Amino acid sequence: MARTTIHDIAKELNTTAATVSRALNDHPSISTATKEAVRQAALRLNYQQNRTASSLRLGRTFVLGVIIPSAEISFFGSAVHGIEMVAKTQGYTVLLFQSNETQEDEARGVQTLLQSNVDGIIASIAKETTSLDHFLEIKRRNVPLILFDRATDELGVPTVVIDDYKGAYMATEHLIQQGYRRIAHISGPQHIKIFHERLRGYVDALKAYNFKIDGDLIIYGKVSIVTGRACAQQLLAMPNRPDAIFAVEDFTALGALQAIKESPWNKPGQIGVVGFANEAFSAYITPSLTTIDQQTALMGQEAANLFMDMKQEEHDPALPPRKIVLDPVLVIRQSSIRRATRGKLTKEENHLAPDHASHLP
Amino acid sequence: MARTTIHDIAKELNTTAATVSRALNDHPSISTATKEAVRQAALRLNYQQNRTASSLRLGRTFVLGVIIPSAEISFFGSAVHGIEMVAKTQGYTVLLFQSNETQEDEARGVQTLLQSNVDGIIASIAKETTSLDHFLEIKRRNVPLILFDRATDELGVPTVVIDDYKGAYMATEHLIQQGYRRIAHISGPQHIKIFHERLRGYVDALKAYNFKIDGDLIIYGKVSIVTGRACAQQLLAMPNRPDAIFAVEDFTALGALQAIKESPWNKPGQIGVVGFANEAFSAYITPSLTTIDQQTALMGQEAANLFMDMKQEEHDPALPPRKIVLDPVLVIRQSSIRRATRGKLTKEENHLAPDHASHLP
DNA sequence: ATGAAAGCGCTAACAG
DNA sequence: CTGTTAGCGCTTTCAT
Repeated sequence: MARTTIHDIAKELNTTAATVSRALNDHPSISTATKEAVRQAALRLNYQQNRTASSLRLGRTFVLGVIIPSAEISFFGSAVHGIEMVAKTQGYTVLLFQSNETQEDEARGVQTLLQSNVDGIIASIAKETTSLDHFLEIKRRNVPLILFDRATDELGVPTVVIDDYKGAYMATEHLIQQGYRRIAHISGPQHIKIFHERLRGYVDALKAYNFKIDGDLIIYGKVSIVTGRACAQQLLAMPNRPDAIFAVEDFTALGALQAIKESPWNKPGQIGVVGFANEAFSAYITPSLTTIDQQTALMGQEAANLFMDMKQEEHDPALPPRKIVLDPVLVIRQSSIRRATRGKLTKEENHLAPDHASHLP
Repeated sequence: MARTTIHDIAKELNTTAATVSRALNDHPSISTATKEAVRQAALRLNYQQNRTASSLRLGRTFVLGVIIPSAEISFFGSAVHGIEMVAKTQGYTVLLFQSNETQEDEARGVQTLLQSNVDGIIASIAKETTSLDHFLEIKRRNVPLILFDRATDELGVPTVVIDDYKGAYMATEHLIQQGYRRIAHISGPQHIKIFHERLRGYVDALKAYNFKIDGDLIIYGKVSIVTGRACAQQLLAMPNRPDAIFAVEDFTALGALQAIKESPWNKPGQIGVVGFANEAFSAYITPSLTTIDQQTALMGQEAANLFMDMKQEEHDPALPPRKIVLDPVLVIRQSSIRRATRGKLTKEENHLAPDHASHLP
């Protein structure tokens, strides 16, 4: 009934627990004969190591704590998948926590993970989090902390993010090259860095192609289907309506697409839309959504790798923490394809564009 | 630098570790005064319980292991969410494992969870799993095991599933009541129980409305977008083509919708489609997908509740294990709405239907 | 190459 | 009400 321990094996072989332990851990100073005998007995008695006991003794658990806002966002699902892939190869287990986008749950998650003696924590910050105290506690306890995607430099910990600026630039440039001339942007709260960066990318892409920046074409939503739809409706009601929308992320883009479909300008290729995130649904909707892929699984892998590195080298605390920036990938689908394309446009050719833009259909 | 222990607190207060331990655990035979003093000191010294040590001593970890095929399927994401909700209220933590739909990873997951001394395991069986030996090991170790959704009765453990038969019946009945007369079914591998049950529900609904069962209208796919599309193409190529398709789950339905859109019968309401699962994307595609909701979060909650129950009452092993069957919910969206509806049909009125069915547009 | 013994931090008899 | 003591299962000096 009771689970077999190394003592049971020792008794079986007329030896001691110490020898059994060493044998199982492949200690060099144990004869191959005994090692084999121990392994046999372990198998026969169906021995399974008690990790709790081992952890207590070793002071490490081989558990990696992960805190994500929500497992229902496929983005985080695949990031976790990436983390697990790396963790597995190094003998680590992943303990998952969902913050439900609240600071309260996030702080509780940190506490539980610390109590569980996880060897490290990989986290993506909740939307509603304003204070970073709970994360500081992790640092103070000398537990490795890595942030991914929703990261901040304030904590001075390693991070892995994608280049949001570049992704937004690529998205906007793609719309320009498709021939769209009045490109709007539905952004999100500017205190969240990734949204601010995406706005910058949008602006700079327009500038690079000599478009005038029109403040009316930039509106701020709360990053959801509903606000995406509302913002798009507002844009479409303008006298000088845009002919394309770059949305700050896919759910917002989805709402915008819905608004467009319900509008008079609902013919394919009439109003281009690009999102950001490559959420699972984006390939399935109609029209399928052009978007920026964030390399989520890779992001998870890199985060896990950063952790493994931290375990290795005692990183000099004076040095700045490592920061991995992944390249975004433009995924072109139907929503941004212009039917009658004007041909590719180079930056130099577009001196006239801003003027034309105002009397588009 | 080193983490504070109860001994540190004891020294601080000139008492012993035992007293501190009792105070922190709110033991009745400790004076309120000392309890307060201990709490103060704990706070001041920033004490955090070492769960590893506690677990070793208590023989329990307050960790609940969860094995799911993939976190990227939103269904499992929200089931885990449901589990966490309940776990949290009882002081449990969730350790998550993904089997990636393979038996190998599933078995490794079981082993790791057992080594981690989880207090119980909640699992949903991988598609590719054929042998149940690894699950038997859990039982043999007297660790509570609960299966959800992808469950089996063979193991004699508590399960929580939805009524697949009923869900399929509801889906088919809905199509009948919309006025569709030749309703096809794209099924999945019949050795997986849920798929078999859904086929039964489809057949019985047709029978109940006096439809003839046409074997040509039942085809078997591998449950994916690609096979859904292929199966639908095959159905649409038949001389006696169906006017509606009930797909075994949402991804298959999605493929079928794609095939329909590319076919000559792509006008809204021409060919009805119903899926199964209420995957996140089903609300966003065009047409939005009518489907059967599986109450995923509730399923997770019930599974967690079953675990809590098992911890409580020593369930008599002679008694059959508890089995919770949730009611499916029909979610009506665009894909199944018939434009020119023939009015509702009752079972009694349909004596002629089978004959009519053969010369539908 | 193996054994003896101590201890990781916590909790629970038992004793007072 | 509090202190003493022992031990959960494992690993690791230190001996031999």
